[in-house]
Amino acid sequence: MNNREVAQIFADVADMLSIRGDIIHRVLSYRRAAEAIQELGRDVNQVYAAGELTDIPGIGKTLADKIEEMLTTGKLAFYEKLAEEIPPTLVEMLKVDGLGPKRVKQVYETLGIATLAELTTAAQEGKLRDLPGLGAKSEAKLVAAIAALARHGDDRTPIETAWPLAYEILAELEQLPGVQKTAVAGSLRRMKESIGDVDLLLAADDPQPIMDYFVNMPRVESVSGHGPTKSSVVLHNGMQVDLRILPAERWGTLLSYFTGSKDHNVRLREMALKKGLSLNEHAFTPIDGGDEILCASEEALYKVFNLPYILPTLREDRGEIEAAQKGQLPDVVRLEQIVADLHMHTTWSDGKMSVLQMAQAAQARGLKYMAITDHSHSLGIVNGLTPERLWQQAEEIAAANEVMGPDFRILHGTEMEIRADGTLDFADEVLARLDFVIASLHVSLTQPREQVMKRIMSALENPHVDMIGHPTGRLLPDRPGADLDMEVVLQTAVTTGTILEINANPRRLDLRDSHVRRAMELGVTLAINCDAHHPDQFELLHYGVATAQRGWATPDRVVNTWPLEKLLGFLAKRK
DNA sequence: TAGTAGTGACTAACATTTGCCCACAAATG
Repeated sequence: MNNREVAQIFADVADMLSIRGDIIHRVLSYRRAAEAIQELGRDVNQVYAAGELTDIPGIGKTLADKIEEMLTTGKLAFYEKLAEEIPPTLVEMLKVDGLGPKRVKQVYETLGIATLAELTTAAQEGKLRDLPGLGAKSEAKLVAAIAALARHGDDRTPIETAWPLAYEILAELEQLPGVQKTAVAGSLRRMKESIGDVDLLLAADDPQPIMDYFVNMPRVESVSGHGPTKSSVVLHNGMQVDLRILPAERWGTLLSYFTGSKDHNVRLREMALKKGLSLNEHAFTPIDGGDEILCASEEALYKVFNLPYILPTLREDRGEIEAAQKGQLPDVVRLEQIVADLHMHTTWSDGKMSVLQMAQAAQARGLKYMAITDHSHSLGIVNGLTPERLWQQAEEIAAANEVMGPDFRILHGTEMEIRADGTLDFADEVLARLDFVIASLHVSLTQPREQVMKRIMSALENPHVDMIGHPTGRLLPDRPGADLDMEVVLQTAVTTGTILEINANPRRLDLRDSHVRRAMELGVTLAINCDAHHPDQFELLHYGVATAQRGWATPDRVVNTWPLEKLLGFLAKRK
């Protein structure tokens, strides 16, 4: 079993226990374990083999034993026993908006409904309205919610889709009279790779007309909540958007609350209680009475705890609070520190612009140097370059460098194919003449682990290969990427000194945040590149920087923040 | 159930808004 499968079992167990009505802490233990395994950044089989399961936060002896059982037998007796009492099919019913564990248990025990299909039939036949606590209105809502689930699924939206949409709506609301401040919050502000719903915040003294406007926007399909300070709508594309409005003097607590993560919030509120304060989105309130402490900024809120400001991209309760308390919060890489892009394409392969056009666009964005890295010849569909065309391209790059002058430098590179058989597309003599060599997987990504690992290892171990581009080859939301043993890839990259890319394209974000975090622990050198095929795509850089931040990457380890001389020295030394 | 205390026990996950039924479940970070 892999990480995803183990995590899925634990997540199902957590849901089944919550339906059964077990104490919350037991449920949370399984839910946290599911999350921990999912986000591990290492293969759980390896961690087990190394005897280090209980080193994972939230995994104690009991859960370690259960993981061992799953990995060695492929089954979990506890799960099967639980399933006799709580059918696992009940779990899918929790996905229906408006149905929680109590109601699921109720309809199962009173009507024997155990599947989503049975629930649908019962609701349509009007059998739910007579249950205590339910009525005709709830029943109708459930019918609609089931239909919505069938239409849109419960999938999270890729950040690529959610980001522009959120800022478009925000720009619209910004125009309304009385709006003093606006922000995108939630997982979008934390820059997670996928987004459950869009959270928008406004500061205004009179929220009602703004709320009314919001729920009546043409893009709204249905309204699921419409109160004086909080409303929720579902758009025609199935995306849920929440809006919260409070006065500006409460902006700091509001922004903090709505940015999350939930776990980060819980930690802050626990800490507040220990100081005798209750923290909510409105203010800090002394428990034994006394005046509220208002925070107009998040900085002010963290100051109450004597903590430095914590970036939204770090707020996942993955050690950032402890690090802040110790004064060891990592000074993570920031967008304005990026001075180079080392992965882009031109009309020589599948790019849309010339070498010079890309260079001028890069300089206009404040970059100091870049690498042109067109595809190599075995990727025929994108007009990949033969060695012969590569040397023709070298002349064009030399000419472009003349035009750009001394304040900007174009390196000549390649994004070389790692072929399906594990051989590389260019001979070492060719690679030796290039400034910067990327090796990437584009084909045969579904090969078995052993085979695809051989391929990537051959690239890692070639001293002419400077960087592995988008290492797993995944494409969000659907293509999972190659089945790499990331722990081995990361460790090998440390010993060979090979740079691993954080591809900033929001459909890739590859390495992903959890891989970056592990890469930082192990000492991997990283690069953040846009993989631009058009100058407009330099805009995507912020996605890559955010992913780096989520993995706690610091600028000393991100080559794009280095001056050109430092990078060239690094490349020369490792050869 | 994990973690921490210290070997069987105790604590841990906060605080709100909304809808709908008539007190509570669900949903939000």
